[in-house]
Amino acid sequence: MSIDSKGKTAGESGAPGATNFIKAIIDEDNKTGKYGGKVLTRFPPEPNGYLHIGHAKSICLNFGLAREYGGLCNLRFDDTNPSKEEVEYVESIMEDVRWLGFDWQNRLFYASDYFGKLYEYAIQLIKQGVAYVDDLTADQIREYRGTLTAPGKESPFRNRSAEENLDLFERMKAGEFPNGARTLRAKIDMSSPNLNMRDPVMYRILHESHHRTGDQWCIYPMYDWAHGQSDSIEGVTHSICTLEFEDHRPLYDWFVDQLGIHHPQQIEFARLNLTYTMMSKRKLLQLVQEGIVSGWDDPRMPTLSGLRRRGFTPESIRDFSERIGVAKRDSMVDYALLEHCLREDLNRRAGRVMVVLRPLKLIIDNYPEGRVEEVEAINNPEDSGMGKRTLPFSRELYVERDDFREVPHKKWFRLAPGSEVRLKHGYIIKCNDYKKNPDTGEVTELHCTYDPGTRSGESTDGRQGPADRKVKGTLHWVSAAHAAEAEVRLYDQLFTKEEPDSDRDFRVNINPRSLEILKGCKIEPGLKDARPGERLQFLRHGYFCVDTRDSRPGAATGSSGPVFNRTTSLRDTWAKIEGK
RNA sequence: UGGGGCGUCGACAAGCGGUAAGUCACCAGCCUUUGGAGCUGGUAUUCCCAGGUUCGAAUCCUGGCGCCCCAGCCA
Repeated sequence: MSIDSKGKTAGESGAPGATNFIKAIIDEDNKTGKYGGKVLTRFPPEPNGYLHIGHAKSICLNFGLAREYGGLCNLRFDDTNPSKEEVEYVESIMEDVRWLGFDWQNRLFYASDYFGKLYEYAIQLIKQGVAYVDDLTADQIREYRGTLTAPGKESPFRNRSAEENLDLFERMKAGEFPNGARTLRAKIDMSSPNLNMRDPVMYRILHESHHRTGDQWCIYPMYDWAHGQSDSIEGVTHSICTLEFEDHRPLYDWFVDQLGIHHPQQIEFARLNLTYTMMSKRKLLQLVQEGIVSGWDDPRMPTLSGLRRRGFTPESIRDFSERIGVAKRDSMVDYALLEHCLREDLNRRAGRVMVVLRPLKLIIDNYPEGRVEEVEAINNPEDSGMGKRTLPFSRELYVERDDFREVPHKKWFRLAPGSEVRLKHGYIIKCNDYKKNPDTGEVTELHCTYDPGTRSGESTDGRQGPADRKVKGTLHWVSAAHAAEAEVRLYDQLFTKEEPDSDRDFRVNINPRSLEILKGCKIEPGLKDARPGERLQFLRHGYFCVDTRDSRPGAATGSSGPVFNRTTSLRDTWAKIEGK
């Protein structure tokens, strides 16, 4: 069933329980016994780049379907093009799939595992008279293919004898010919309205070493020739791919039918598009190569490694995949939905902590000098099991610079001359005075008095006491003498436009403020030892995680300390009010 | 002027001839020692358009219109 705790959508109503068209197809197949009730899917990435959130949809779909129907899902690398593929990518892909929470157990495969079998199959088709070696150049093949509206014409080499084809094909494999000299093609129909059926190329000559098979081969199968047969060899029942392969299905079917082997069913669905996000692997590579981002795992990247470093949880991504559904129509999902799934998950699991991003000194004039109190702070109001911690409270504190206004808005209920606020977990204070730098006009210091009877949690006997006095605003703070410092990286959308890729050059849509680096942020004392990867909520700010690459927890003062990445901000109702 | 798909709220998405689910976003209110979270309510008289069939159509038929994909020895 659903992998998260709230998989309430899966098959809860109606007899077959289908909630998307693919499940409906599987239900029907199970009913008719098409595959004997078996469900075997596969996730078939090409190792030529890092996985992104769009792949996550496919991974969740394929592994999720297998799980739901008591079937299995294979991981198979579609490594048929040695000129683009690298081991770095296969390793990152495995790490990402595992991180997302899926397990292919002992079913890790590569299309290259089947190069030998595919070669035998090709010989079979040559013998059947439905495949031939063609001497046409790439340009000629293109010319002969015809156009969308005009039929193609047959290659002069199309009717070679099986013997001659066998001989030539054998010599192609033996390396007798240079790259591009010949191809093996399927003999189908040069006048088919479906261009994929106009004698598609099955093998091309590529004198290049492959990341797994080395120099064993110099002919490599094309996608169409490799994919369906690989599915068939593995016994895949439902071969799920994206919409652009719809036109390839007749060819997929043709190959397995000609071969007379197990016939998986190809099903196409719409790939994910997300607002403010670019999903093209090629362009993502460009961002990395041009140094626009710091790497594939830059926290602004939509790659799984980027999202992971940004602080996303695999649970939230799975939940998102579940909620967006699966259909055939092109769509554009609001980034806000992904963010919602993230916040919902983080809200219940991230420990609360107080961090002042842009510090402003606050002095409580009537608080005894040198005195330090320990106040108790709950770690997560959503989960009392997460316990409590104590925080030092003293006369001099830091509060957020943005929490003070010299001239407040009518609905402002934070600090301003004469206003009263509660210091979270501490006392109610009143702002009496403030100091400014006469030259710059910058506020440098706030002077307040506190009400000693209002300490948080003081009136636990159930009766209303002074500690229960209500004020409208509650602020986070950190004791000046006890605070540690940290670097905080505020990330925002990488692009300013919902469809960054809709312009000729996506670079014009890059958000110049996608990253703001804050140094000298004041963190509560316990935070200097935060573990890399740890996720926290900075009270009133948002969700942050300790950077796994640059953070130096517990580092001595003076050197680089902890580094936090903002995963996402909290919903900011005040910003809306102020904006009106 | 070829072929393959797709058109239901701002965004996703159910619906499969019986009279428009749900989610996000948005709006309003309640609650709150995070202007967070939570809670309550509101938001498509209508399903791309036009005809037709039917007691009844988002669902069936016909004809339009719009959008996406396909002419790599990429996947």
